[in-house]
Amino acid sequence: MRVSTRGQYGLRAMLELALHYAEGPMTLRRVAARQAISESYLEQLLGTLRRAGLVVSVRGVQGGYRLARPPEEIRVGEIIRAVEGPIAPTECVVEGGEPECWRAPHCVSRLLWEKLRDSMLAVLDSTTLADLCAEAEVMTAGARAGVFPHGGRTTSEG
Amino acid sequence: MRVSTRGQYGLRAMLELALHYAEGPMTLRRVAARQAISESYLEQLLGTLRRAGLVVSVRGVQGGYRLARPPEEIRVGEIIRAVEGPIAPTECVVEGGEPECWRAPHCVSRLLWEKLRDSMLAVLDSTTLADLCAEAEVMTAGARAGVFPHGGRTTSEG
DNA sequence: AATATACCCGAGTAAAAAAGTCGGGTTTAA
DNA sequence: TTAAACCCGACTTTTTTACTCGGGTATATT
Repeated sequence: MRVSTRGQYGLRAMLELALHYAEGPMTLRRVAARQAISESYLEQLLGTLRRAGLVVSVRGVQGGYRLARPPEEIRVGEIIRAVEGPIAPTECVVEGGEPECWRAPHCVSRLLWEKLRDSMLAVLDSTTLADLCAEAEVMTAGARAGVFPHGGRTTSEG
Repeated sequence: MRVSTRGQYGLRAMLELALHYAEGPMTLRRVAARQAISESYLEQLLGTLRRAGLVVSVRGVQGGYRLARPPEEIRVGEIIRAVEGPIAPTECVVEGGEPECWRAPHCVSRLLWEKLRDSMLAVLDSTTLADLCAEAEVMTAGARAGVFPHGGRTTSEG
């Protein structure tokens, strides 16, 4: 029950673009380097994300990628769906899925998978890139103040 | 982000055993037939579940499998863990997992995966086989005297 | 004791998915 | 004109999944 590297890399790349949203387009090369992802593989993913309408690309010399919308308006769920397909623990509970198996009407497990799916969606579709940026902000603020990221304190006096 | 057939079959098999918990051990053959699972594949799974302490087996002529504990005391999460390993959307957030990657301290995505994991655990570890049996009861009550695909009966209740 | 039933188990295999690579093409600022 | 970047489909390798198989062991019954 793992999210693939496509999902993980996709999120990291989008997050990287979100953190530099104010600046112009960011090159594939730079994103790949900062996130330690193979360039050729990331190129695939960014292509997918572009076709899904989540990023826009600028070709040519000063080109690169940027988010198609501000970070507040991009949900993690969208990213995952773009690179991994529908979010569902089983085939039989894909959102808007018609192809119920013959046992669906009396299938108790299916109810469980639905609940699981919904709890996953609750997290993924309620979190935006801006939310994650804010958390990154807190982390780096803590690090700047000499507090290790998993420590409780966010700021320090003086 | 799918649960494998091991997880799905494992749950269905355990649910089958739960529904017949009162009666003696149930044969592999019968479970496989009622849940439409290949016998040899199910045998593997039940072996795993036995080694995990979730079912006990009785060998020989009148043998079969039964739950190691009453349905109230078996959580779905235990079953999934037994047949699929730790429940976590990424390697970096496995419960009790030490091997954090080098980027863990400043990794924002990781926080998200933790939240996702926790929401999954909330569902899987709060649901017992007894809960599912109760839901099955409600379902069959609605369809009482109705048609069952396998002509199955739920309990030995008169 | 023989037998049939039923669990036990490791090894093996085929198919699918995941992960990542490659080479050649197009756009565009300088 | 050139070099920086994106574009894209096809290809390969690796890993995981989903099974199958064949022979072994325990045991109730006859």
